[in-house]
Amino acid sequence: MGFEDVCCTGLGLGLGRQDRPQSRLQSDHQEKKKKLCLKYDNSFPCLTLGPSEDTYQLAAKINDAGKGYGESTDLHRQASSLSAVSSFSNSSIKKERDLCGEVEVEVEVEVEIERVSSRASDEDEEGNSRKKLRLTKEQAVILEDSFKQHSTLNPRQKQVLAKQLNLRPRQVEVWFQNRRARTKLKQTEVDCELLRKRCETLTDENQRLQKELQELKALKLATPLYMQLPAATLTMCPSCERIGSGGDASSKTSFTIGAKPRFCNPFTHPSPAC
DNA sequence: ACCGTCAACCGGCGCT
DNA sequence: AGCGCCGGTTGACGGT
Repeated sequence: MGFEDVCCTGLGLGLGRQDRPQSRLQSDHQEKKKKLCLKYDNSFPCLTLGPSEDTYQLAAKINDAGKGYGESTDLHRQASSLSAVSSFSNSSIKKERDLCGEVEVEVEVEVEIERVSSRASDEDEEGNSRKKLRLTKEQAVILEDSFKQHSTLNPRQKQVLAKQLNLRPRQVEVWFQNRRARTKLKQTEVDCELLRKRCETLTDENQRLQKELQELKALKLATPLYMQLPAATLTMCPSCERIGSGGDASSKTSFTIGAKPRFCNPFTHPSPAC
């Protein structure tokens, strides 16, 4: 019995993988990505610091001035340390609108800013490179703290956190999704390790019992007939210390080999031989 | 060059 | 239909 045996039980941890028609999926994926990149090739990092109103004014300034790349770098300097390099994705506007009521208005403002401004990053002219965002330490700490309090977010919490971190709500949402996935993966690894250890223990136990069985079989061959009776068949009367087969009153012998073993509680029912 | 990490994305599923 | 979440995947990036 090995680890595989255990893993084939109902205790599976779901570590297998599903095969999917990769090629079709892949091309589909690439196609959609292309479209997205073309559509949002003017998106830029969200560099807001203060309330969205201020943000809007800043964006309006930029818009009015008709400035592009260089200006956004200046804006970058005005931003808080948290805002540094936080938004490079090309996510859709629809997904930005993941909030309701007045919140949605604020989000739309941010999207608007993304549209009117150029990027202050090393994206190429077509804007179709996917830049890797690294959250700052401060952002990560705040997100972790928040995750410790609640592993899921309601729209309001998401919005508040996004504002606090100067990220887009979608980014906060994605971070929480990925964080939950990481937690789950870690837990799966822990479970797998526990299962492996349990398997080892059971294997050892099995070997020990097999060995014991062999010894008992060997002993059986080397002992007289009466000693070969199953242990439950023979009882010792505590008062007379004679071996009896259990409750057969007609029996005159001190022990019998009964066809059916009977169980006798020597403490409540003394043997008939007494 | 290779590998691990992680933000971002997509499709699917369940819920309302 | 819209939304949120999940599993799987991609691609950028940093470390070796």
